[in-house]
Amino acid sequence: MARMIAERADALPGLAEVFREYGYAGASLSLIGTATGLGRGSLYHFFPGGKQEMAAAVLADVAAWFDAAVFTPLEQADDPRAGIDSMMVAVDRYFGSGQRACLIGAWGLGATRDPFAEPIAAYFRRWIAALQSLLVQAGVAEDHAATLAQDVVSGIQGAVVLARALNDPSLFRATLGRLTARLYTALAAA
Amino acid sequence: MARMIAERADALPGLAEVFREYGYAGASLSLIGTATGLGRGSLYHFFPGGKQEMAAAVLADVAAWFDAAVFTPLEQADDPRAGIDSMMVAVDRYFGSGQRACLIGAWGLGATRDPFAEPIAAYFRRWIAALQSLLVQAGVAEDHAATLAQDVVSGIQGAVVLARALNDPSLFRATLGRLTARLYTALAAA
DNA sequence: CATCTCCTGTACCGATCGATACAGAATCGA
DNA sequence: TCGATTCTGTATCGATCGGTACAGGAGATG
Repeated sequence: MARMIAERADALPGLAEVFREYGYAGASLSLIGTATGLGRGSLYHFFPGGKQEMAAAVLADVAAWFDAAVFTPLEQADDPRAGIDSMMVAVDRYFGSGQRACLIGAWGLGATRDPFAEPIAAYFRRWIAALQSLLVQAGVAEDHAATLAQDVVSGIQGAVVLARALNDPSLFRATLGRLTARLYTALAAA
Repeated sequence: MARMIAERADALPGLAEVFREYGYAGASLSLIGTATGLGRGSLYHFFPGGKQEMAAAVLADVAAWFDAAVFTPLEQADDPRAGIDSMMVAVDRYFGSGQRACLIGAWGLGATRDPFAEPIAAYFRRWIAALQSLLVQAGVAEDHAATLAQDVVSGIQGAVVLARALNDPSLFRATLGRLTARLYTALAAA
């Protein structure tokens, strides 16, 4: 028998894919095994806590990715416009132009939210705060920056829902473009 | 043994509640039985096609409710502003100010979409078309009305996601207010 | 080569899944 | 009042669920 996988982190992408597509309840260990290429033995070796631990690990992994690829760049952007652009590029890539659902958003909608309420809420709070921080640093008034940041994050989530339901990636990209324009307008007025 | 329920329609609210909260895969027949007060016998009598038929019936029921409470009033509104207001009131009520998920939106995000892709897409197409129709009738340019209607429906879906994730009904209502303002602005400019 | 730790496949557990079969009570039309 | 129909509870089906136990091979360490 082989040690065929280097680390438990290698299982996370497949895990995330299954959870995203089938939800927590629908992600059976058979599906997970197929998607990750791991048998029950390896799975429970890496995640002794079972499905719940797998789900928590995936949530943490997604949050870490956004932290590095979106939130931190937003907060540390020298040029506000460049920060916004890089966020939109990362978002479009991550969500596959609206063909891949937002795992965290989707879990927040149902009963799956309950065991993970705090990490889910923290993800969105962090996103909104990072965007608001960028706007405030660029001179936008605090309260306007807060509602605008909420609108943009909310708008992205809505675009994921709508683009997937209508199976229309161009709708997603067009919505991102309009949200970008709203952010630019606020910057220009500041 | 009793005939305790008048019609199969009486089972739909409970059915919808379970599907909304637990998703298609997570809605077990035990949960469904508890929520509807019906045993397996009655359930399969009313829905010979099993879970799939229950799900289809719920989707159709939700769509019918929106048709009567939202879409048709939008299309037939004498006063555009009144039509928009009534839509927002109905939406706020239906989604419990963002505490109840959108069953159709949520199903569109995952694998549950596949068997129901057409009704799901039709629901959103109809909503957008109804809103666009109201805007065009009020004098808004066709293309502007189209993107604005998309933005509003998408914005509502995003607000459901965000408000539920953050467990903040006021965020939902505030977002509805801002979307209403955007619609009013477009009307005023037309 | 020996040994020890880490990983993996397999078999298996009890529980629950969705679905079916069917007898019988409630209700309706006559 | 008396079938015929409509609904309902229960028992049961095979399949699959999430989770556990454990033997044993691969790789590192010496």
